Amino acid sequence: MLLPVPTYQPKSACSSCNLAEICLPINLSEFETYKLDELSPVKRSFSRSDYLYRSGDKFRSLFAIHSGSFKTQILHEDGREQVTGFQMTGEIIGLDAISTDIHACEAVALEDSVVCELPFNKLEALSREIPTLQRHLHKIMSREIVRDQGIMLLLGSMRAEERLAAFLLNLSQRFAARGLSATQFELRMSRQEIGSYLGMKLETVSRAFSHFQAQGLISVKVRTIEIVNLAGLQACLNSSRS
Amino acid sequence: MLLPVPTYQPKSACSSCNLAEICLPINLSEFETYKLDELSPVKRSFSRSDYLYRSGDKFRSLFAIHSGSFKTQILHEDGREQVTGFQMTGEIIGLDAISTDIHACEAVALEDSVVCELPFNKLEALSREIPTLQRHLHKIMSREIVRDQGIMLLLGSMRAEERLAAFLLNLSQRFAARGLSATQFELRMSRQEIGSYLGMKLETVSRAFSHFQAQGLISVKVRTIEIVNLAGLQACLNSSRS
DNA sequence: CATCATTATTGACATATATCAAACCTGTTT
DNA sequence: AAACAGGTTTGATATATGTCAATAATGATG
Repeated sequence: MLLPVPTYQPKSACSSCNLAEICLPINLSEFETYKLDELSPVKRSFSRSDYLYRSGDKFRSLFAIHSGSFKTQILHEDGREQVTGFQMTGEIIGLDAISTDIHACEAVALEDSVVCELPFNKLEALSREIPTLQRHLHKIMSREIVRDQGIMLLLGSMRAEERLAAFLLNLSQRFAARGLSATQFELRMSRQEIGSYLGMKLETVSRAFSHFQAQGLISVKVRTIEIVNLAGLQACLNSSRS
Repeated sequence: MLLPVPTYQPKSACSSCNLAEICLPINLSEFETYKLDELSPVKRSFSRSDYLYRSGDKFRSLFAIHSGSFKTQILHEDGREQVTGFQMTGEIIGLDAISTDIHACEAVALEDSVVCELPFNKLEALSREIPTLQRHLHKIMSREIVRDQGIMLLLGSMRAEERLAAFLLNLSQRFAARGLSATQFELRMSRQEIGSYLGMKLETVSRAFSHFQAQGLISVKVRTIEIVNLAGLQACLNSSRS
């Protein structure tokens, strides 16, 4: 699989914000779980198109997506913007801001969403005390690096339809990891946003969808997608000539 | 500036491998510097085109480039490959492997080079004891994320000549940060490698070089580059229409 | 239900970049 | 010095994707 799929542990009962299970799914001793409460994360709700943070905001916290989904994007001076990712339940957002203490990109809710705010100072302090947590935090950051490099491969060496196939297969896997259908799902983002993420124009995205449908690989009804021929879609990826 | 320029502290005298100054340039107390010796990093030398590590290798250490330069690249099943970065003196390499304990990409020396091997277990243990080091490690990882996202912007929304201009300006800044000339330098990589990194074919890279030269922006003699009109080159970046 | 704004689809055409091929350097080996 | 190999430049042409424009869906609002 081209784009790495972040691990995700399905949540159990979630009283307040069940950190150990949802935000940071790792095995901890009872004592460590107790210590983790010191994070005392706050939950915050967002409506569609609300900003979780904006470019230039002071960095204080990472955010674990509790429900819903977000996009992150970079703005360039000359108005260009690039969607750098779509994040869904259980994924951590805001890692890029650690480097300068200022958010470099902005995060926008794609639907009504709830996030867990994780104050980074506390997270660092705790991860000095709990090696398992420390390692987990490092893995999360490293996984983001791997993900970004996967997108570099996609943007740098794949043609339009291959990119869209990779995108759909990645979404499929991530939905499946959350116990949802791997073959039928609702896109939360516009053609324009998909295009920005995949480095192509919205018309090209639309045409690629139509072509996949004509090939019998998927069924598209605007934002409702059904993958009809999973193997066929995967085959798109390996049919490179470059 | 589009592509972020990693901070770099020029080295002072370097007896063995002056960690605090070169690999991890941070301010530490005398005691902390002493503790840092526990890392007991080993230096290793590489010739041009030697592998520092290969895709699939077990991850044990990060590497700080002491002298020389490397490229990192991902290999895709179907033979495609994508250069994900060019690293030079003082930069840290191998962060992507933390996520799975297996190297996801491979690192190849572009010239004779020396690296400092930093055993990651020891680095983690030490960073639990030295908060400054912990924060520094987090910043290094976050900076890599920001860098990668800058490349996503470049690959996703810039045209060929803009990409090359951004690339040259980024190199220029990184050379300058090392006390070298910002306007005259030697490329360590081939047109092919530049093309892979920037998502374009080597012929397109070559044409873009020629065009810049014809515009009087740079002077190119194969791998020797002189930036004649820095402002003009920067102006290329802002002349988008997309 | 009608209207409006937004988003998506589709077509015709333009263009940036890839592809293929030849010639040209540059440094190395014999 | 000649021959060679790898890298680079340049030209002619092909093609994938962008651009512009019209139409069609979709969902929101009065």
